[in-house]
Amino acid sequence: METVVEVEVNAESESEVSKTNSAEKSPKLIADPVVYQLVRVEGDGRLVPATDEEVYEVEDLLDVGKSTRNLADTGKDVECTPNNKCSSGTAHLKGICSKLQSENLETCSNKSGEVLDLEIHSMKSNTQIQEVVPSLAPSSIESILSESGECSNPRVGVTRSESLSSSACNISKPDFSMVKGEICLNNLSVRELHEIFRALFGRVTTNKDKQWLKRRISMGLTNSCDVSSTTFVIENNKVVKKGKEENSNIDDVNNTKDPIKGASDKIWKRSSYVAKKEVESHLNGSGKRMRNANVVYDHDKEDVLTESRADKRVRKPTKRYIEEVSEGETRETSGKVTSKVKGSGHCQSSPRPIVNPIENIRSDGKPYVMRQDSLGGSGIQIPYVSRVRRGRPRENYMTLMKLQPSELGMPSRAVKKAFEICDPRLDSEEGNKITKAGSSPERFQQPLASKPEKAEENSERITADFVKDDLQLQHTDPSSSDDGIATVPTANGGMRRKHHRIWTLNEVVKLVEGVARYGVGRWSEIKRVFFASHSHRTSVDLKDKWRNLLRASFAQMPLDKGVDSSRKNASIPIPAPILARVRALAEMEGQFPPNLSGVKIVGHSSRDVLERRSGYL
DNA sequence: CTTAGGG
DNA sequence: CCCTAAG
Repeated sequence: METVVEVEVNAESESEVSKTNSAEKSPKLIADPVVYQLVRVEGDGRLVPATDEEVYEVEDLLDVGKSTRNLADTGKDVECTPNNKCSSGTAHLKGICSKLQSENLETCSNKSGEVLDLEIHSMKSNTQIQEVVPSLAPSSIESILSESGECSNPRVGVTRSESLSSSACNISKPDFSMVKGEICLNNLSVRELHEIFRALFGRVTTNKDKQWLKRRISMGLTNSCDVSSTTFVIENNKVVKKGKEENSNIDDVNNTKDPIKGASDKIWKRSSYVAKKEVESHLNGSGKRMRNANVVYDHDKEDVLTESRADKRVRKPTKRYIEEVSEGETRETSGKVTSKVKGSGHCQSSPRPIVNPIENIRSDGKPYVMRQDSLGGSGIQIPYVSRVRRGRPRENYMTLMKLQPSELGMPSRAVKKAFEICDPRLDSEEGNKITKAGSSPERFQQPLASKPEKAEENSERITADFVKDDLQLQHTDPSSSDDGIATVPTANGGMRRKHHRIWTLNEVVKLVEGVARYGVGRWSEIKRVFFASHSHRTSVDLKDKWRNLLRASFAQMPLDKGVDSSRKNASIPIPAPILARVRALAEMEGQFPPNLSGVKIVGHSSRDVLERRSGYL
């Protein structure tokens, strides 16, 4: 049984920490002696601080409570009664510290019937919260708490960073940065606030309560509870946002969620309407909150588009995506400014990277850096990782083996050699045709190869003794002399990794035969049998090569099949017979060239093929 | 781990 | 060739 109660918290700790942070920021707070903290009573009797969400919820409950009373008058759509709200909401909430200022409570009770049930909705379950507002400070806080078990001692989880500790057990500090926001928005008249409100939410409010307005605006603008670093004013019917960089602890925690903050110096010179759209995009882009919102839209095209865009299915980010973005962030310095196309509206011109990594704490206590990303329009939290190679080192280990031939390398070599010799047929067949340049890295290793050049010579010498198997033209290419991680300059100036091993004719033939024997798709089988000697050439490689062969063979078909292999332009001349065979096999397998010339081929060249296939069909 | 596809 | 998503 859990109950949400209100507890008065000693103001000392409050002011104490406030001092440690930046006193200049929240003078008002310090002055305020009474602070309320919303907590939940666990079954065992201990007090667990409430989550931010919970706090909001309660606020909204107050709203609702009000509005239910006024329901008939206001006609607002109130979905839940305070009661069920209460029970369902708190049941899901875990222990997250939060604090609610007394004045906020007061404010709440003054609220009119306007309810943004979007917040309420997004609070329905804890997991949902994670999804919707993943990087919001509370999540990390939650971890801390769950680690320390209870929050009665605010110092427990505090060893972390100041920011975390401060916001973790807000006994110390109000991350309800409303304080700031109030200061910033304080100068505004109710009328101005109304203007902003309307621009933000697309509806007018009759609420005269400044506090409430400011709160709503702040939250709407920042899409978080943090307004600490921004000031919003209205000039000539435009929403102008001023901001200043702050390195406050609060910012460190909360900014991540703030899509607008970065736009510090950016001034929207468009009409407030546009500004509104912009903001709505933010809201939309940052999660599902918009879905259930009672916000009144101008239902014009733009809105529809925005909405539908937000409804796009969200895909889990791929590792590559994560890596690439992470990688890019490091370089990203000068931010781009607001671009609607960016959808999520990550408009930041702050010196900080686009996504600020925030520290998260896992239950085991290890910190981990997450960053907020707007993928597919929803705020998704993505681990902040650096681009490092995963999986096995690929060819690199070959190099190692090369240096330690006596142990592992040699034996395997021997085996491999034996294998190759077993099948001299193909090898010799083509081995003579193509320039032989030994030096196949994995083939012959020498003990402690001195220099690449020398190594190459040596291996070449050794190669002479053996055979003639997979030959590489790379003799001319110095960079390929050693291991597989060499790079070659490309035309466009970039460097391409060169563990590219050109497919020898031998290999191609093997592949074709393999396909002939086992059929398309049995790549691993083929590899096992026909490419046992080739340590490289994974089944995937085979598959890819087959794909290429297929393409090549069918591409060449319409022209002429009898033409000799060597086509001038072709970088890797593949004998026509082989191509023909590839074609035949492909047809047998019912394979067609991916896209091109489906018509052509069927047209004339392969009438028999059609018949044959029909037989299969 | 293997296969199928996209990049 | 690289990377992934599905079996």
